[in-house]
Amino acid sequence: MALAEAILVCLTERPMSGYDLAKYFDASIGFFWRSSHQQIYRELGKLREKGYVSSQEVEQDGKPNRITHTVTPEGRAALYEWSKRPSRHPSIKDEMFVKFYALDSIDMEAFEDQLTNRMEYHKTRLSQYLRIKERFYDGKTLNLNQQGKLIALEMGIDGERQNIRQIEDAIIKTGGLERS
Amino acid sequence: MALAEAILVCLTERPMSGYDLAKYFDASIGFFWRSSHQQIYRELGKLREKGYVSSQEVEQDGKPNRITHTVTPEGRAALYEWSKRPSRHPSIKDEMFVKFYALDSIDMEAFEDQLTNRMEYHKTRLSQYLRIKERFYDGKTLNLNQQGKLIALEMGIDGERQNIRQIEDAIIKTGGLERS
DNA sequence: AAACACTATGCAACAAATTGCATAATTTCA
DNA sequence: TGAAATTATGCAATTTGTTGCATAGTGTTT
Repeated sequence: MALAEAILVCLTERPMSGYDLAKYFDASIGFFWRSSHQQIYRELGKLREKGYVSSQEVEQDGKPNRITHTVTPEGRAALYEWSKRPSRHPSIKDEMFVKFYALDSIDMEAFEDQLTNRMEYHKTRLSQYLRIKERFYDGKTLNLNQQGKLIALEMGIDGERQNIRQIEDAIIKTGGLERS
Repeated sequence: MALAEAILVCLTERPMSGYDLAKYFDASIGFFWRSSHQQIYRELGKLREKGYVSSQEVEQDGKPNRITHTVTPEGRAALYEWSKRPSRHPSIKDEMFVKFYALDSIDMEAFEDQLTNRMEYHKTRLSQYLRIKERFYDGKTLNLNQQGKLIALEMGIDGERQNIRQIEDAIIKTGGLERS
């Protein structure tokens, strides 16, 4: 259950509201641990119950009030304990590969469209990563935290480049099969 | 919900029992869609209810009876319809990356052990894939179905090689940070 | 002879994730 | 001026995934 920890990691950086967290997930840590706002709000409730975060309501004029959440010392301790426990291997679930396992039972034309779509997705990802790298990391002096994030980001960049190459390849191979 | 479809894909190849499926998942399609035997048995029940598979009890001497499952024409049709619907992008959940996001809040020594462990995991995967390729695909004449699987397998091989390189790299970079 | 691994199936409880909905105000675009 | 997007929060229902357990016979190892 690393959603709780992913949230704690974000809040270690600065206190945030559920809404902030949801956006931060969409643009940053969520590249490696996807989560919806509903899940985040629910998890925040659990973290508050456990005493790992404390919540403060902030009055706002006009907009609805926001509730910001701060990591408590107990939360920090829990995060440190979690960091010592072995990381689970990532769970892999990819429909696309399942379809590769059944080329003789599927609609190949439709599948090739899906491959193209998947390549677009990886290209979008890659350019997001590159933009983030350029904006926040290139030519800057980085502290330990930032260096860690940069390592993750560079792995992401590398990974996406490979994904793009792989799918290009797969499209060519798959196209060849149809005509045989 | 591609577990149902992953099961149908397997059963398209040949009728299998839940136990067979669980083993097949562990050694083959599960590389891209992991699932436990409990989940498989539950899903088989649902597929039977929907009429996508039919089940036959087979008497065995000594061993407990096995129940083999066969895809029905409705099941095949459902699989074909599913293949036309867009594939979801893979859901990414990787604790390791979350830890990279918090290098200043974690136990770095423990984390480096985890990285080493992760590299072993990818090396094991790679050698599994290579063994499968050698045994079932190299130097063989392949039909469409097998060619699809080979494409998936080769993507897996490529991916694991990259993973190994990436983590090697990350270990070096992370080690460097500690001493600064 | 006892312990363990393998074949074979599945329930029950729980945790996590997804989907759909709901509210309510403000800003921005057409 | 009306519609749509954004900010902000969250409940409820359902599905999916995990963990622990239970049963029961056979074969293999110590």
